[in-house]
Amino acid sequence: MTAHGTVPVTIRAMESSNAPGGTGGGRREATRQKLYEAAVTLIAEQGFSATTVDEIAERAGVAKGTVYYNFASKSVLFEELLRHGVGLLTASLREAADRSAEGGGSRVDALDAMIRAGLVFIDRYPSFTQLYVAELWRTNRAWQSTLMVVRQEAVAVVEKVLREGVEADELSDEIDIGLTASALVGMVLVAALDWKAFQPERSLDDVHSALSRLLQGRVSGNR
Amino acid sequence: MTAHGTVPVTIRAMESSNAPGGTGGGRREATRQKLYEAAVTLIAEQGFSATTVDEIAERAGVAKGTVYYNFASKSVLFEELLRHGVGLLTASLREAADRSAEGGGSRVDALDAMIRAGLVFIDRYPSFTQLYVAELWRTNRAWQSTLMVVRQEAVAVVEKVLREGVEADELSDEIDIGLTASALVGMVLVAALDWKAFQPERSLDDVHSALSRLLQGRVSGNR
DNA sequence: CTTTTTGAACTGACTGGTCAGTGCAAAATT
DNA sequence: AATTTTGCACTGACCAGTCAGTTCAAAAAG
Repeated sequence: MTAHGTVPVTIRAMESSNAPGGTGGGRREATRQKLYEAAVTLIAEQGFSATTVDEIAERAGVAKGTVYYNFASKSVLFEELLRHGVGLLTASLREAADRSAEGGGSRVDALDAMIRAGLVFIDRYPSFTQLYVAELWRTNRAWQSTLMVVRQEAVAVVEKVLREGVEADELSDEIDIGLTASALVGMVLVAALDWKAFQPERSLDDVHSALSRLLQGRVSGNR
Repeated sequence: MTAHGTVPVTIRAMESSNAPGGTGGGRREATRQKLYEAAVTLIAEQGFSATTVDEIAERAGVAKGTVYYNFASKSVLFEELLRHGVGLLTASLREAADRSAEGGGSRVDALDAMIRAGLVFIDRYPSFTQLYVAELWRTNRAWQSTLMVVRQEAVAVVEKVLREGVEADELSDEIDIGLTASALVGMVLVAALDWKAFQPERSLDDVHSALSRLLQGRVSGNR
């Protein structure tokens, strides 16, 4: 199961200039970023296994040796890419929810704001989203546990707002928090991916209003 | 080429070889079925490229050569698997919609019946669903065009019912048919995959009622 | 001087696809 | 009825190519 046991943690990587938290533009971090960007599009298009390290290096404009200087392996590169990407999404969702709450909006407004935030994210990082969806429900993969953790962090943000909505009597107390959260995420995910894949010319607002309508029950419930 | 030279097509050859339409259980068709079943789980778990033809053959209990006797290539095997699977789903959705209509139900009832049909399908073929989701939005793949076609057939069933619902004034005429269909599909897809992956012990009815509630606007619309 | 990158050569395991040959049940022939 | 032929379905060893990962001397960057 755990294939990580044999991977030696390079001490040099830890003590060198760019710690994970640093947003600064160290040379090292800039290279990693380029590798992320190259990897994300290639893997989204072709899948992990079909994407070669040589391709990633070439598209990033660095030598193959540089890939292995920065990441222990192809798998580790991918794993850190997943963490990085989902981290961005989670932060974006949190911010949308918080901002909506600060502005005195209802919880439904907060959900709506999170839907928009999700759409903005997918609009900006369609490849990452695609790759995430392709990997999420797979089992027996090296990065499965990592993926589970970051997924839960993201979903928890939605669930929290749903819970608050129920407590505030804005939402029916008969809803199943977990399932409803999944359904909402799925709604956004699939609608957005279809949008980017098959109708990229449409506006984000179009997609958002369609989802908003569904969220607020203005599809079947005529009013 | 062949050692047999020019061979007249014998009547026997026609009888024994299983034409695509034949539902009968010829040897050939039985082997193909075994290969489908073996391939679907392996590819769902590992992805297309990470799955070897040797693995598929071994799990199906046949020799590697048999795979190539029955399918022109690994890609073709996968492509036909996709066609086969989505065909089943589409038929299932159609039947649910028709049955609901015959029973005098509203269009919303038909949508609800289709949601259930989708859940039943995913419950029965979780691996296929997983694999389908993982491939759907990829580009530049050999089977991309095939996938587009079968996807559209399936989505069209949902869109048709939505359109009828609007015409019958059961649904708001402001909804965007395509986007709403995508969102509904996504809702079912993701909720069901999460269900099978993370809470397989829950009942189908639980999941169905959660989605039903969302469809009918009984989440935010308090009543 | 230290850190990071380069780039090309190399290895060893693995993989998609091939092909000459086998087994066998139905059909043809005697 | 006994014998031979046919060709479908299947087999598995084999091949040519691919890829992750390694190595390292030297250069670039700071």
